[in-house]
Amino acid sequence: MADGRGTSSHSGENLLFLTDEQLRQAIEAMFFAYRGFTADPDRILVDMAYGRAHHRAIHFINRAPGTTVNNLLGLLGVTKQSLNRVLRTLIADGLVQSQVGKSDKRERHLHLTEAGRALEQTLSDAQRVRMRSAFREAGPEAVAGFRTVLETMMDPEMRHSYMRLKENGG
Amino acid sequence: MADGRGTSSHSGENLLFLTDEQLRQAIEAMFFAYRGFTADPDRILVDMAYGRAHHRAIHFINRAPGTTVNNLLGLLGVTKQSLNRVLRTLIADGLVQSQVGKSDKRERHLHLTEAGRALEQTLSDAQRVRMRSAFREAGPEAVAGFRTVLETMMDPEMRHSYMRLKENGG
DNA sequence: TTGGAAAGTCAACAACGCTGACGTAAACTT
DNA sequence: AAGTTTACGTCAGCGTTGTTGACTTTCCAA
Repeated sequence: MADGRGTSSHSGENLLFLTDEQLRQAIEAMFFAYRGFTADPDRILVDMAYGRAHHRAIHFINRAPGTTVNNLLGLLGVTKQSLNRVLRTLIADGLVQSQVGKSDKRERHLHLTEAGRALEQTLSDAQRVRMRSAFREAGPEAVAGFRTVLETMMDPEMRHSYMRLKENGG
Repeated sequence: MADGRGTSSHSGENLLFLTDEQLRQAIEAMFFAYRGFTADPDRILVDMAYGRAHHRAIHFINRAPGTTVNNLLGLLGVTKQSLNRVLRTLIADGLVQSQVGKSDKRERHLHLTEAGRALEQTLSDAQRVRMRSAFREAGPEAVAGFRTVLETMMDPEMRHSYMRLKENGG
């Protein structure tokens, strides 16, 4: 594992892309790219009283309208106290609407208001601009590879959530 | 931009991979994958008094031994006060060594100690395990695409830093 | 009817970003 | 030689976002 090679010896395939050095570079690429990935929405959010956590909540409520708090908790991977702080401000500011469940009145179903949808548009438009130009520059084959690797990198539960959202959205 | 298509009309190429929905899925993939990406080192760090910021500092000091504080600042993209808080504990704990510059005595050159290198190994081994299995599963072509997209996604300055590190490491 | 899940709240805390201000030493620039 | 800039460290204070722990209310289900 610390031998400078990704694996010992294999059935003749070229596994040079699995060397520690290659993996190290990929780790750095993830780090730098993620910085770029979040930079654009972050710039918008600083002006308002919001942060990245608000963006994430808004994103997933838009993506899965009517989702419950518990479900959102699973998607975001944070504690309910942490999410609650964010949701409270979003509801108070009229960006998110929380309605008691019909069949199960313990649950709260979350929806974006008109204003919430507007902010979501602004944020995701900003984020997509970078993505789109990167995708266009890299080309369809690179993009396919990109997504394949990201998907295999996720924890199984995250992959499951991701796939469900994917089916929903088309 | 909110028309459900990535672009309006083009010279006959298939640009379906640039639709808003495709980009939205990619954004979610980045989010979920990055969670996985940081999960393993994070688990190790909680036991010690360290966090992700310590990991990043250790990573880049290992990667660019003898780097100055200023240079590290640029790589990490944080303020010197933020970095200093992290460096102070790492130096106090004997993981990082800071030596006054020879030619320019204002500079501090940073190196990992034996203990620092040991921790770096532990952390990056943990992180590479996931990367390696994802890479192996996805295959070389997917990995190449993955890296291409990440690189085009970076801010130009970050890409520059990334490339310089790449040349250094081989 | 009682146990427990779901949701919300309060309090306290930690990691890690930020700004602003200040100090020191070394290195440049004029 | 004097003045300015650069590199670094540090203090103080603040904001976002994560955490635990404890506690209440609501309400479904056994």
